[in-house]
Amino acid sequence: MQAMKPGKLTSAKEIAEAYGLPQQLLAKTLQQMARDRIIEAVQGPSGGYRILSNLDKISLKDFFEKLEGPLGIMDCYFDSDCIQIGACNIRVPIQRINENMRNMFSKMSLREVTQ
Amino acid sequence: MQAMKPGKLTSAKEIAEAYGLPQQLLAKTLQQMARDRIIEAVQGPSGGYRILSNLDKISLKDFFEKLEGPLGIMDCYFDSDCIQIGACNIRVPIQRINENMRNMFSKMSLREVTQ
DNA sequence: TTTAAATACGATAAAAATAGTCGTATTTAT
DNA sequence: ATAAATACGACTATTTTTATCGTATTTAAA
Repeated sequence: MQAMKPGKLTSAKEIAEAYGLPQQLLAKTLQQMARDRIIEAVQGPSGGYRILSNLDKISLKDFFEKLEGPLGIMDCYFDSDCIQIGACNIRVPIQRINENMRNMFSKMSLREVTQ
Repeated sequence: MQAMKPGKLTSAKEIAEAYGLPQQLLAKTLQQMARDRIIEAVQGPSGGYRILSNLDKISLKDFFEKLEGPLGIMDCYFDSDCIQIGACNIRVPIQRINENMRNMFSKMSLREVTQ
């Protein structure tokens, strides 16, 4: 993001205004990213968020999975309250597809996407 | 699907019972698949659906896109009523990811998944 | 040390998307 | 003719996602 340069502190308000997002809604995601140690939060006036990690070290897979949970076209292998499981005859291909996707996103870093 | 062998006619009712699905809801999808020429519908008593195409010839990409529209993690390139477009600074990587996904699903046939 | 500007976060409300139902029409084997 | 099947638009219900609200906490600065 241009509004959030490495090292520099940027407030949720600034980012929200820059992109026309509801500030409190954006803040929720920023707070989660802070919990996940993707960014760092600094409280108090003149506080804000800054990029914490080396973006090369974070894969898109990790990024997505931290924010959204396990990555795949279906999550029968994680939640699995699917009543079809047992009679399901496409479990293996679904698993294969999910693995392909995780693999693909493992190979891409956050830096590639944000720069 | 085991309940729907190539050539053999199977009614929506049979499939719905086999998998515990609401019959009319399943029928909607079957009807759409029929419109998309993936399966063939035969009306009248003792009618039903049968697999029409050579499953080798249908890629998962085509299958998904026929049923669900353009395939990708985001559809800014199709719907694009996204108000961020213009200020968006991750358009290129999103496009690349979408292409990777379409590519991956292009390489898999429906036969691979259903057999 | 008070004030103000920022993050933190659970609870709730609103909106959108998805899942499911209903009614009716059409087709066609018997 | 009848009955069993698909066809399909309109509607309702449910679930998920998006957004708001209220309050607490932190902390720089006057």
